[in-house]
This record gives sequence, structure tokens and C-alpha cells, in this order.
Amino acid sequence: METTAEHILDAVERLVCIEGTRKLTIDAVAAEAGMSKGGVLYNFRSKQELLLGVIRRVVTEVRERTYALSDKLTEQGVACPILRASFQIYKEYREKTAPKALFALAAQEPELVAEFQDMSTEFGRAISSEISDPVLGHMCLLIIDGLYYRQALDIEHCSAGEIDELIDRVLEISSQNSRHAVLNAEAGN
Amino acid sequence: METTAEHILDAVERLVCIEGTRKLTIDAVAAEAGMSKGGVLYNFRSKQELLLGVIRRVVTEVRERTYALSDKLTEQGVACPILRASFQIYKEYREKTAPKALFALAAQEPELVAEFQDMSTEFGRAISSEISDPVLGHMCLLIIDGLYYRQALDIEHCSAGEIDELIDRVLEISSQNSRHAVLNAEAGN
DNA sequence: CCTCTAAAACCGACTGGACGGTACAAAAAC
DNA sequence: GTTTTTGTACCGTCCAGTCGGTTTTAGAGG
Repeated sequence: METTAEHILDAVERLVCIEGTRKLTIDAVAAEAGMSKGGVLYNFRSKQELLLGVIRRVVTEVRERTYALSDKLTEQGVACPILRASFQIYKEYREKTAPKALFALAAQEPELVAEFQDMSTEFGRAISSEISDPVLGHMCLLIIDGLYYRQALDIEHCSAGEIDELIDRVLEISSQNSRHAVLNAEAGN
Repeated sequence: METTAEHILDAVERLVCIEGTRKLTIDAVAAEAGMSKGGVLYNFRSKQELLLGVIRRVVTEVRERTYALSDKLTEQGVACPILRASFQIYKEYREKTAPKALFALAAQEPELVAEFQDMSTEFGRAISSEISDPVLGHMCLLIIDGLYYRQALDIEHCSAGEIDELIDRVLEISSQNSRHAVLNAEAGN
């Protein structure tokens, strides 16, 4: 059963995606959530707290799910587990409101961006570290960022099929250049 | 000599980059521009008009410069002129406030995003069309978007040198797969 | 099962300040 | 002297946050 707080956060995400951040008032959130302003402010002490709530929820969710999946892939001995996990998580959020809302809200002020800059740099380093060619690592990273970027700005989404194909190709290239593959190659010498 | 309107737009960009959109009031803009509220509102009829002004300026500037450069490269017979031009323009805007301000403002409401969605899809199609492999075309596109994304969100910028290296690599691969190259190869058969 | 009580959750009128926009005066430019 | 541009005081609206009140829930006692 979804908590009230989560129900409110959902409402915020929906509103932001449809109308942007300028019309995002507590009254509007309350109406969208089907409750009163008092109710919203009972669950979140201030508007700032509410916005932080939206961002933190997405960030922790993405973080946890990505690492969980990555761990599973590592156990299976697959190359580039974090890169694979990142792509997978992206696909799961592809039709959802969370990424767009995250971006729109973060743009409002530095304190909010800070909430997920860390995660981005963290994933960035992790992905780079599993690919031996640093340039290739960077490319993978930027491709993922690009995907989120286009989703956030509603720019011509390519079809799910095309994305799958693209991901496959990237993974194929990356796996050949993974640290793991390199070690194997060296062992073969 | 810079016009007053442009001077004001500069002030908006600066403010947005430092404090985000939430504290972006006409009073603040006036102070930053070193003039009074009346002066700002004389040049831009409303706040909305002001925000549109910022976005339109960047969009038209990027559009014109990209096409101009692309045309020049086409004359020189270089492969993938638009892709090259896009990278070049990105590099020129790399330390500037414009891209970040653009995204932050656009996130505020749909009407503002619309101002540059067209340009993005347009460039997207153009780049895709000059690369024979559609997946590769998409990848190039996403890499550029990713670069802007990271700049907009102040996420760990890789060094200029690293970016040059990355761009070179992408161009190398793309040029081999350009329509031009394909035609040459077919002619050789 | 019902009653009472207290806490938790929620409601909505109200307030105080901020902010967009207006009106008009003042100054500058031409 | 006329037009363009800028300054300033002001108005009306909007909106975050408060606060007293109401409903709902949970539990204890009978």
C-alpha cells in the first residue's frame, strides 16, 4: 500500500511533467493529489522539503536498483555490469515521469541539483572503470546521459526497438574492451 | 556595441546559472543588469517575454552558426559536416552560461521547451542522415546531448583535452560510415 | 461489541510578504 | 521640443506557510 507521502510525490511528478515548474504551487499539488493544502504541508514541512522529497526518492531508487542489478550481473560473470544495469534501469524509467520531473525540479536551484550530481559522477566513474579504453568509457556514459536528456526535454524519442539495438551495439563494443576481457587477453599471452 | 536588450539577457543568463530559476525575479535581473525594473520591462514587455528572449537568442545563434560552419565544411568536402559543426559549436559554448540557462529556463514550462525542441530534432535528423549506419548516427547524437546535459547540470566536466580526444574518435568512426564514404565504396565495386 | 480518549492525519480560512505589472515623472537622446 | 529610454512609487495578485479546528485511527477499559 502506497503511503500518503508517496502519493503526494507522484502528484508532483505528474504536475511538473505536464505544466512545468512555474505553476507548481502547493495548492495545485494538493488538488492533483486529491487532498487539501494542509494535508500536503502536514506530510512535507515546506515546499522545498517537498521538492527535495521528489528528487531524493528517484535518486535513491535508481541508485539502489542499479547496484542491485549490477551485483547480480557481476555474479553471473557478465562484462560491464554497471553499464548494463544503467541501460536496463533507463529502459525501465523510459515511459515514466520521474526522470523528467527530476531534471525540471533540479534546474530550479543549486541545492536541488546537488542532490543527484553525486550519483551521476559516481556512476560515471564506475562505468569508466569497467571499460579499459577511457574514451570508450566516456562515450558510453554520454550516451546514457543523452538518452535521459532527450526524455527530459521531450525531444523525439527513438523507438524502443531502436534503443535496444543501440544498447546492444554499445554493450558489444564495450564488452570487448572491458577490464575483464583485457585481463583474459593478457592471460592468454 | 551591445544593445540594452542583450545586456539584460546576459544578466538573466548569469543569474540563472548562479542561483537557479526560483530566485529569478525582474528586480533581481534589473539589479544584475545595473538598471531599474522599469528599464527591464521597457525592453521586455513581461517576464515571459524576457525568458523567451533568452531562449530564442541562444537557439537562433546556435542554429545559424552551426549551419554556417556546416556549409563551410561541406564546401571543403569534409565528411559529416553537421556532426563536426555540432561538436565545434559545443566546444565554443563549453565555458559559457548560455546552455545551462537555456535548460534551466526551458524546464519551467512547456511553451519554453517548445522553443528549441525543433532545433534538437532537426539537428538530430541531419546528423543521422549523414551517417549511413543509423545506430551509429544515433550514438553520435546522444553523445552530443550527453555533453550538453552534463554541462547544464554541472556534472563533472571532463577536461577539454579528453573531449577533443573523444570527438576525434567519434569523427573518425563516423567519417568511415558517412554517406559519402559509402558511395565511394560502392563506386569502387 | 461499544465507549471513551488521545494522538495522528487532514482541512481550509487567513496572513504577510514577495513579485509581476502599471503609471507617470524624470532624464537622455536625437 | 519631441521621442526614446530609464527611474520610482504603487497596486493587485498570488502563494508559501500558519493555525485553530475537524475527522480518522488506534488502543484501552468496561
